[in-house]
Amino acid sequence: MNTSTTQSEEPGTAVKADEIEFTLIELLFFAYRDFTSDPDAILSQYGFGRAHHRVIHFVNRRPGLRVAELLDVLRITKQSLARVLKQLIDTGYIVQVQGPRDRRQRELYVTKKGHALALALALPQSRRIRAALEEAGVKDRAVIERFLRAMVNPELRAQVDRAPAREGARIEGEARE
Amino acid sequence: MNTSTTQSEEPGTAVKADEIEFTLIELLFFAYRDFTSDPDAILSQYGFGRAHHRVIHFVNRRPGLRVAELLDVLRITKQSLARVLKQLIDTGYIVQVQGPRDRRQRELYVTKKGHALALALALPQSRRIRAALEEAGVKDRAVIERFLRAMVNPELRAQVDRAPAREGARIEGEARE
DNA sequence: CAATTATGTCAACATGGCTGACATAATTAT
DNA sequence: ATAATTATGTCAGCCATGTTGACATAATTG
Repeated sequence: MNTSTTQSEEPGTAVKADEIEFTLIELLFFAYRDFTSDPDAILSQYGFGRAHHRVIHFVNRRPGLRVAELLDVLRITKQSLARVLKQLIDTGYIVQVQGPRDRRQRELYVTKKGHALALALALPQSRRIRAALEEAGVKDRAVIERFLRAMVNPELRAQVDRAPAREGARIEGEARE
Repeated sequence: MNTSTTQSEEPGTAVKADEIEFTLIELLFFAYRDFTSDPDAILSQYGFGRAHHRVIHFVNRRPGLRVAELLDVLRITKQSLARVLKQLIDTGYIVQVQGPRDRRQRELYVTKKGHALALALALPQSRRIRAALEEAGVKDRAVIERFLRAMVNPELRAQVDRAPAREGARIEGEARE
């Protein structure tokens, strides 16, 4: 543990407050707080919460995602996931398909309805990001992307990179199973 | 509500998936997920959670912050705050001082112990940010700051700007009251 | 003196995390 | 072939942290 210090006492030994990136720490907090507030308002109209948002987002973005992979991405337990996933399946936003190679696996897909919800939730977030890029006069958006990617634990960056190049497959409510 | 569409159907009317900033949306999710994981590990050793972290962070950064202001920043109810704030006061990380002008108000200060904890929690986050800036080759860190600030709701940006220029006052466990 | 304000507190409830235990079906290893 | 492992599901209960509503107190303001 770190025995911290202020300017006046035990100089040199420990963390000094002015060496800490407080500004960026707080900016991340505030930016994320408001970034998540947009979809929250929409979700409550559906009787869903933030947990549903995360699930439907990643299933939409990574069609055919398996349950174990989703757990890795969300960093929650299967029992936590089960609750919200069941609701999303029961209400027709997500469907499960038996894995073609390994029939124990369940591939997850959004339905048309689920796709529409995922887009509706992403839209205000997307608008906020665009407006911020413009307002901040970001000429090279790649800088932002590189910075945020570098904030992710190196061993978990494969998850970031696994996103589809284009919009992936989607299963209609009626199709397959 | 937004009737969303894919490439093939009802063109022009609605949101197209490839117009959405999915990459940055996900990067924000992943970056924030790992950004908060560092302090979480430390907090659990103290029997505290993320809610305690937020309180002790803002009280450390804005010495003399009043309860109502803290509620505005955290966007939670006073009943939610009361639980964690009481614990932090009872365990000697935060003290309350009666407002000098208005004696109904309670100014919040970290104790020496609270200051040390706030720094210990901020340290890994600060390291992560520095490493990310370097790894991403960010030459002008102001770009990142401007972007994140622009992500905050305009009417709430005063909260962002209210941070102290230097390290603010702190009250020792014994002093005042 | 009345109304308003800042704060605290009690009670009840919801969401979304967690652990532990156990069940099933399918795959893989011996 | 059978045993072990794996992917998933499910039951039950607990915890942290958010919510609403109601009410209390003290201090300030009109």
